[in-house]
Amino acid sequence: MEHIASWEPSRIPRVSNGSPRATGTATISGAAGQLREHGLRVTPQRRAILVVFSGDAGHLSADQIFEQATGEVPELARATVYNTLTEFLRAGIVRRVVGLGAVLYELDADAGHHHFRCSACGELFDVNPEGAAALDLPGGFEVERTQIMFEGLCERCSSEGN
Amino acid sequence: MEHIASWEPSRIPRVSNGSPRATGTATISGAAGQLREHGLRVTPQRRAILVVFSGDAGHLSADQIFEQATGEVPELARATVYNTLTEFLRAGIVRRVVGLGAVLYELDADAGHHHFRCSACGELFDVNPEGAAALDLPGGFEVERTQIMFEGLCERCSSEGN
DNA sequence: CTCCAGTTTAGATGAAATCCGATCTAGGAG
DNA sequence: CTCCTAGATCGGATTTCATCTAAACTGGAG
Repeated sequence: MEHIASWEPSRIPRVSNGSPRATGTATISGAAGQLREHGLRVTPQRRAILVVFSGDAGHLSADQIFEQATGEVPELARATVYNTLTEFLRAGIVRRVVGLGAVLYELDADAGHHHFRCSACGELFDVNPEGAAALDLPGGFEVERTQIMFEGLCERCSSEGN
Repeated sequence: MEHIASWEPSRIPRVSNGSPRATGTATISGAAGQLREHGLRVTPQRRAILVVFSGDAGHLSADQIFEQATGEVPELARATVYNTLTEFLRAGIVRRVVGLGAVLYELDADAGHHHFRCSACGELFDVNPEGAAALDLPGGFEVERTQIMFEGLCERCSSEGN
């Protein structure tokens, strides 16, 4: 059976479309301040995870983050990665990108752009946000489907003050 | 630890916003023709699965489809549900809606609208497609994030003729 | 320095999805 | 109608992603 999208973490290359990534400023030391700014306790694990994002990585799965952060903090547990990512999410440091397969994370500073997923190989590319009409996709990319996902609080939850 | 979104299949209510669902026309007998139109072999399992969508269900998880279709075809295997949904996807009968938790499926005829996910309870609602600017969301819904996902073939895959 | 709320850990647990070989069957050919 | 085979299904194991739990640890306020 043919895979519509594979489950393996798979390398997630980025398409270089004009806007070079504002190279992450988070050094090991800078990460501490960044954490404190967001009211988060500073721990070696959190710094290591935050620093992983400062590379030119783009979107990362929890597993990729775990693998890379383990280089800094060998005893790191997977649960800690998930806990930390949830904290970062709450603090607005990262945002989630859901698709098929594993959930991906990227710096919230990188937000504003949209995503293109290849229906054949499953890879995820960034798309220039300059208006949904002018997709600014490199030639050769063929859009088959477009889906807009809004996220926030529904009527019931917002009235319950969640 | 608080759940950002639960994993349970969860009831997926639909927001009634003006456009009443074009009630599915697939009866058990009509389903056969619909399958043939798409070049798919007609089997009891496929008919049962297709009929599940003709209810007023909206988005359904593979598990919900399995549960409901089992009423018609008790020996139905989960793998068959996944295989069939993949075939339906390829044939353009259904489309996928990815979010957190299980992947959901809906009739492709219902396509064109977008989705709103509640970040507190995880429920998924339909959003009127009349322009992304005029969301046509019922009062009380608070949009925190917007993400547009394009899907299709990337440069490499489209040149390889996938 | 001391203390404790908040963090982290290892391993168990759970859910979604897929794989695989054996078996069955829809529907075209004869 | 019957036969035949490509394609569909079965069922149960497996894989992957994510979360939970309880015990141990620690950042940083005081």
